[in-house]
Amino acid sequence: MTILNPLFFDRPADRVAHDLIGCCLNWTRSDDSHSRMITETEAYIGPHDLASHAARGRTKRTEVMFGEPGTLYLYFVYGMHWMLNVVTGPAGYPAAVLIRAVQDINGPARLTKAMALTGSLNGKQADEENGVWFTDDTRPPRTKVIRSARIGVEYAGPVWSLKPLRFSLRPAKIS
DNA sequence: ACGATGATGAAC
DNA sequence: TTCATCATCGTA
Repeated sequence: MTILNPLFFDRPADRVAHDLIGCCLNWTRSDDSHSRMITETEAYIGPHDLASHAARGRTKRTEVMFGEPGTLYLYFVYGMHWMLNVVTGPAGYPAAVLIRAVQDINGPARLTKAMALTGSLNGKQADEENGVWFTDDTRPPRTKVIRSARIGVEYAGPVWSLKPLRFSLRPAKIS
């Protein structure tokens, strides 16, 4: 098991989003370390992606999306929820992957709540020192990654809201 | 189906 | 400075 470094994230967001399924999200919270398999992600693939914050251009909020691959992008929505994203490459190109769910924690807002994450790590690298990092792992056998439309992005119009940029783990059938 | 709840960005 | 909108969730 190896720690995913910026090189892993220095690829198109949809490839990274796909490959993160089955990998582990790790975090430390008050001396306790946690590790859970990632089960659902979404790719926001560039400035032409009308569902991406980066479609509005470089603003104070989207600034970190233009940063180094492997940078954490945390933002606040709906007046109460934090979303956890990782910036993908290349540097200077605004794209990111939203971590929507890990094993036993479904939903991007519930995830950040469980991790006790807020905006303090926005713009920081995903590594052990910062307390949030990713590790390589392998998907359980008899499972596969399925693609579907992203959630909550209808404002982007039919073309972009329907693109299959949501990746999730389909569990093995219980026989 | 909808309200909570505040940051964001665009219009004025 | 106002305003609609929002990468959601819990309750109904």
